Amino acid sequence: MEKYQMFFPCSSSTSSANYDPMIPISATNNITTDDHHMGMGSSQVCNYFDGRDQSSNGLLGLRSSAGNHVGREVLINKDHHQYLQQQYSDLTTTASANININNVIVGADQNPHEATNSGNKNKGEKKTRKPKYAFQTRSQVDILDDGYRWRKYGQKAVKNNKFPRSYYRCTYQGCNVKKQVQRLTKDEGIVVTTYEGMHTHPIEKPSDNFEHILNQMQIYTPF
DNA sequence: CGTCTTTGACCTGCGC
DNA sequence: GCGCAGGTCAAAGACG
Repeated sequence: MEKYQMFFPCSSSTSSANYDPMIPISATNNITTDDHHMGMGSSQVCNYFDGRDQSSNGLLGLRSSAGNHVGREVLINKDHHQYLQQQYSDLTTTASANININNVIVGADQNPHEATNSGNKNKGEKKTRKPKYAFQTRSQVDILDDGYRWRKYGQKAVKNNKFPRSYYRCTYQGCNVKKQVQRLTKDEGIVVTTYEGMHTHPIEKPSDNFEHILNQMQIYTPF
């Protein structure tokens, strides 16, 4: 599949002017080398900052946050909150879910450009691939209540991972957002969620505590 | 009965 | 070309 980019710069050496697109997220203290595949199969989560493609719809305000990181923590401003709430609201959950959201890695697809769509019945028709963004959250439950309604359409065993990967699609009519959920082998407490696409509708089941969770949220950089 | 999950089959891309 | 792995489809079953 594809590489994933981090939303945020991980160090001064990986600035937008001089980054290494192939640095895997496994270099962080959260994903080990054996878990390269984690939620992405052959893909890797990369942790570099791409300051280029402003037209890519996925990063919006997040990309402009390059200057906001302080030390190991990346500060999230109001726009980021809104964006996260819209797109990455997997961080919210029911009170019983027992999630540690203080350790969140966010990554995105390196190649949000054109590619053929696997499994597409319309043979020969090129389809624009939506950018993908990967999260990892520490949670005891696989399915987090993010306010959207999802329908599971597949589950696959993943190489080098004892946990299967689940595929979900947003059930809202006309909304084509997908997400993949997988638990890491090396750390069973970590759930990796990969989003593809953007919701075209408001959250269907607004979660009261989401704002509170985001306020507590820190996004760590690996260095 | 409607909605959702499960699961085997199928398709596609990629590496060798 | 072949095999492998990821991604999707769709029929069948479960559940409320």
